[in-house]
Amino acid sequence: MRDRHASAVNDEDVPALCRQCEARHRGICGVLTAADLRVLSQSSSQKLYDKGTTLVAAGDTNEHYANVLEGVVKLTKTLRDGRQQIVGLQFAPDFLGRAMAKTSPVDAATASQVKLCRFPRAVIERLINEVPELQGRLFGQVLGQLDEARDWILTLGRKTASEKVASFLLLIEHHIDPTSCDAEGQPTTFELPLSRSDIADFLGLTLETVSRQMTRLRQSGAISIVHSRTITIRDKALLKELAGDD
Amino acid sequence: MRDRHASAVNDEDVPALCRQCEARHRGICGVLTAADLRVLSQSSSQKLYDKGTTLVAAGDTNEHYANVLEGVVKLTKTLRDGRQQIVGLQFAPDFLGRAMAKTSPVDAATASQVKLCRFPRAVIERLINEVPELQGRLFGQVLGQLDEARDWILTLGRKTASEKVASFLLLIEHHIDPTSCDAEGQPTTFELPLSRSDIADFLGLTLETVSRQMTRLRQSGAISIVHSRTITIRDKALLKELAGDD
DNA sequence: CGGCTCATTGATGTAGCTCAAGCCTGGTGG
DNA sequence: CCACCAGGCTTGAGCTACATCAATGAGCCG
Repeated sequence: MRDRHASAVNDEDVPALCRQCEARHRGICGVLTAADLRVLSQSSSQKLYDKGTTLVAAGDTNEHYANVLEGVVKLTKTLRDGRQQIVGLQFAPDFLGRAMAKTSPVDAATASQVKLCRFPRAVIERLINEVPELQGRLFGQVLGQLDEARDWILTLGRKTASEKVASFLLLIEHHIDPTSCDAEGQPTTFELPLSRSDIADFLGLTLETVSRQMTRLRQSGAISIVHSRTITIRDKALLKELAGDD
Repeated sequence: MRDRHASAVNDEDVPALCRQCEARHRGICGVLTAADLRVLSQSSSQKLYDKGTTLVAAGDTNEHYANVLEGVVKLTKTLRDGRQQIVGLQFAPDFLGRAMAKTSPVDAATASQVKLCRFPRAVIERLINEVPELQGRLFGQVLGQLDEARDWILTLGRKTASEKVASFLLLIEHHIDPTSCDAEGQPTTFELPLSRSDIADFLGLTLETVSRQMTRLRQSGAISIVHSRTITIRDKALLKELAGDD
């Protein structure tokens, strides 16, 4: 078996494209050797998408997989009569595209501007067979998504509107800045990657209710709203309290 | 590589315990050889649990994995103040116990009487490394659970109470009798493995609302309630209509 | 038979939806 | 440079679906 950590030592062999790519560390490319990366990067292409672009529609056969490098991709489901629900969010460096299935059960669209690194399906699938660690990494990502989905089920089923919004803010902050897990003292400011209407679709609420709960959170002193999309968490402990979960 | 389908031909080599086990066909044991099964069955034990037994509590380190052979296991999450939500249901022949993680993020309890086939964690983990197909099978199960979780997110976030109950009945019927996918003409009768209160915890409703919606579904002619726990679906097309999804 | 648990049904309250009106903010063109 | 417009956000008033509280009923076991 090849040394799966060669990439750490032979950094000059790593394709320029991959060298400072987030997916090479926290993402799935972290288990690939410099040689693997060279092969992969030859057939991969980075691409920028505007906010609101549909990436794949439910039922489509998708000829590409991709890593999310920047921005947020929303996975949605829609009922006959148009009611819509976001069932998942993908942040960098998540892997996009359902492993081992030709068709997607969800729509995928960009929630913000998004940069993807796209690979042809065949290349990835060959690589999965050659590199068992790659399957393991993908498995790990799916397990993580399942955990998030289950947390979200609790939120949707049992929390009040303001608890939902508080939980959402914590979720976004955690994804945007995973380091700030414990630094509860400092206020942190960040930009929401979703519109009020997207947030509503994520939380199973209406956009009016989201808006009202945001101002209530502001009034409580937990957050302040710098600029409608940019939020600062002033009192993280309080926000967690208001989010309700333990 | 050993012949992974040997179990089909050398049936006499298969341990008696496994011979008519559902997990050997649709479950994860389907990728194991007779030899694997013999090793595994030596350290495995079947066990029957009463309704309402806690199998693992969230945060526990769990020294056993298991296959569900009969009954339904509910995975729940609870908020500080006691509000509870079922975040997953496991039917036979699902594999129970989070692969590749020592602690569970959820509580697991029996919703009905349950029969498990339990394996020590170490044995399963060795087998996963030896048999790549086993990891693939587990991966497949987790992907299926993710799909179910996302369907449920849509249901929780965007459906009305009666749509939720209708969806639930279809879900249970599908799990109990997967054959009846298309035989929409015939009425089918089955036993609900969950109490009204469990159904409410699954749907993010109160048990009173569940009860009311059940009688409304009965009044609409979609179902009839033979015995509070035993339901017959009289008009599946109508029930699907009432469930709302496409 | 009384004492369980579980399910149904009713009466009332309320969180969040709906409809509707204003309000920023950023972009575009005169 | 300002005037205007459009899209996203906020705020308000009233309504409805579901929760809550409470009583009754039906099977089941000791």
